[in-house]
Amino acid sequence: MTASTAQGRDPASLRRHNLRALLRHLHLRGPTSRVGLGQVTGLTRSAIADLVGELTERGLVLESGSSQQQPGRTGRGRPPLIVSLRDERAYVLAIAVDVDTVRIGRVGLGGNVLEEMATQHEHVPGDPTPGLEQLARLVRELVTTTEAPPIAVGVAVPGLVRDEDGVVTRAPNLGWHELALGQRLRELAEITAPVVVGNEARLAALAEHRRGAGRDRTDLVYVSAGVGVGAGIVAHDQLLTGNTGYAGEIGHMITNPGGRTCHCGARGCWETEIGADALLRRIGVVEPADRQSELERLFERAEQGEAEALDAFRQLCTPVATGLANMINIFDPGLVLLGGLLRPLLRYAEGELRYNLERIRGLPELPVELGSARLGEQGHLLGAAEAAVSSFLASFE
Amino acid sequence: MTASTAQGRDPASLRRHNLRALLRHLHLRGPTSRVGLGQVTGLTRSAIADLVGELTERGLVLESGSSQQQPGRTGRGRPPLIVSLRDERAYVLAIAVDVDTVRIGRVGLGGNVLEEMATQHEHVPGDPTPGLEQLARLVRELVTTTEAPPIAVGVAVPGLVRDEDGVVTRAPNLGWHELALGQRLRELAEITAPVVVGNEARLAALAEHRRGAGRDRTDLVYVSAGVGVGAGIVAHDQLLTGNTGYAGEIGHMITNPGGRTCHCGARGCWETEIGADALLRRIGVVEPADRQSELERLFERAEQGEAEALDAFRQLCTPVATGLANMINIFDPGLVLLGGLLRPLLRYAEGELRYNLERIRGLPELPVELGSARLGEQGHLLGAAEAAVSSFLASFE
DNA sequence: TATTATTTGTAAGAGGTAAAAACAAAATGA
DNA sequence: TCATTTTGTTTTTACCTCTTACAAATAATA
Repeated sequence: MTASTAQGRDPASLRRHNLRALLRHLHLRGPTSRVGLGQVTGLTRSAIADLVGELTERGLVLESGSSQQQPGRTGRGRPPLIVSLRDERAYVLAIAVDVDTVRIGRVGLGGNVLEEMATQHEHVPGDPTPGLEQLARLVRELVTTTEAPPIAVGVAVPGLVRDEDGVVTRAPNLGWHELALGQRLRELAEITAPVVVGNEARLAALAEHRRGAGRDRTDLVYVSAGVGVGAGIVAHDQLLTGNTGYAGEIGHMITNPGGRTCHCGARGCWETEIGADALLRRIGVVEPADRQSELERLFERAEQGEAEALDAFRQLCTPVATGLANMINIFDPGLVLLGGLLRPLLRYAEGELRYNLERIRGLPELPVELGSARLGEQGHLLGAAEAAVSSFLASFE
Repeated sequence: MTASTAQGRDPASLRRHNLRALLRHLHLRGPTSRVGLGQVTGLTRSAIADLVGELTERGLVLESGSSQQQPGRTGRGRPPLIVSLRDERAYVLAIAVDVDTVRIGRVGLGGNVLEEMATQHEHVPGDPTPGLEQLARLVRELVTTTEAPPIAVGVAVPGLVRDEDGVVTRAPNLGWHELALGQRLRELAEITAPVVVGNEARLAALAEHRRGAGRDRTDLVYVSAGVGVGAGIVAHDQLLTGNTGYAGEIGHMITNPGGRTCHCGARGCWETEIGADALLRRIGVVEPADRQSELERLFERAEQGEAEALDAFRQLCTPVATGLANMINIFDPGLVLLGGLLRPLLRYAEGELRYNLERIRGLPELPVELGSARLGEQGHLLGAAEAAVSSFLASFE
């Protein structure tokens, strides 16, 4: 039925499975003693020794010998060998594309950001080629100085990404349409590694789940507001993709049928209720010429405690709470993380938001925590890295 | 990190995995030739022979020899042995509890309903004991005539069920509250098999996924309206449970903040907009004395083409479409199945509903099918059976 | 400082699982 | 009847991990 259950398992795939389990654990939990690996996987010391031996030979991991004493360690007995991932040899490239900036980073399999750059996005509306060529240049730049090519590449994009082939179906802010981003980047930058493309909100959710505020959670919802509203949902430790890959496109969830008409044609979409423009409307700014700077001014005013600015955030709490309550009722996520504009909103109107959420939500017995996304600006980049790592692990032989 | 990936896999668990894969395939796809099993699992004939041999010895499967020719078969070559599940020996009990009826059935591991009963629910509001004792009697009645005890028991309940311990947190229509239904039923009916309890809408979604309109789908959303509104979501071939088990409680999703006040305290919950009472209000019936018979009269009038009755359904289409559009945007399910009151709605106002849905949904590129749940009344029972089978397979050694 | 207890690493052999290969059986079609 | 095709069976082989026994490295203790 599912691919994983239907696949027959021979002894060789058993070993693959165990090797992957070790890599995954090292990736998520960091350096671990051999014994620790044994406890987690249920394998014996001899099996672990054999498996770690293979990973060492393949250059993926390092064992720091007992010679250098581990500092925090206590108790007697022979000190264990610590297994850790060799970030410098096994790393992914992560790219976060946005309207005016492009971030790119080298991220070790162990999760360390080894190198990071951010530059202006040379982006020509309607023509993706210049932007792609810039990306390819950046990739080559980062790769040439390293001893090994990346094991995978991940790209976060503000738009719809079709899961099945990684094509960017639509990215209105970039003017992209049906763009085979991954494939073209592979060609232009001459990469042999797989290139994974994903929606930025989905990837940010993934990053929060693995490295941010959602560690040790099996379920969470990440919601980020900007011009539009995006989300990523993690359920059963898995990022929800839906049938096409568009799961989480909650900007057009209708929370107020009597509200304003959205550009999509419907009335009362959540993003018309809580998006950047809705926030700016509250301080009297309609159709801003430079949205970004208007927002920054608003943040500054709020930071200085100016009543009108704080009021703008407070007024947004009801519609924000409405949508969040819906997500909570639908998913029972246990944890809701806020990103983008919702972070300052939580900062300046936390009480108001929590009050409204409690008032609205239908199921008081459903426990839920509300918090800020921890990774902030880096979420997209780290999410792209995580997606790349997942892709690598999935194809690891 | 997840239970399945973090567990180490020794050779024994490899075999368990393969045995389960065979059982699961037979359960979902029905009798299969050995060769067919090999193609699905990727195992060789010799391995299949060995595994099937073990299952045969354990009484779970039967091989129908080549002696009795298979009818539809063509082509030359030695005719294969067909492996099928022994329903009479390996069966589950499924129970669907509702306010005034209780259904109970014996369902073979292969999916055949071997025996089924429906009786009046001897249900005393506030006191679950008489109802439980009735259930226990029914269980014993069904079990005594069989050669073997059930391998698992599943119960579908109209209420909130906590996933972690199977306790019914709240079932307002039954007057239950924090009831350890599974545990008490095991004691009263003296069952040794595991008893799984689940919300009826979630289980109906599971049944549609495995045996109904959602076969061969990896993602679907099932929505059913009655007095309240419930849903079940299948994503990546898995039933979504959420953190507590309450995922899918969409009755209190707010789709119209300007709407009527719900009993939960909020305004414009979906169930106040599209529930049974909302439907009855459209034909002027407010606070019905006997809701069920009023509904049945409405269905009859609609079936005879009476304009007022049809209008009631048509008027409901906008709020129904609003909520469905939200679910579609959030999940990208590919398939939406309607149950309960939404089935007659689809019958009497299909055009209206589809038109509204197309008008509202924000992402036209997101493909989605809309249809009726196929299993209808039996959905809850079959869902309970499926949950029981899953539980059996999960613990199969 | 020597001893003991504890924990970890290593090596050899055993057991179990599935693959591969060779052979046997049961059907079709010429 | 005989070749062909497909499937089942048996034997051998290869692989993976476990078990067991032993060695190594440290802390606590005498």
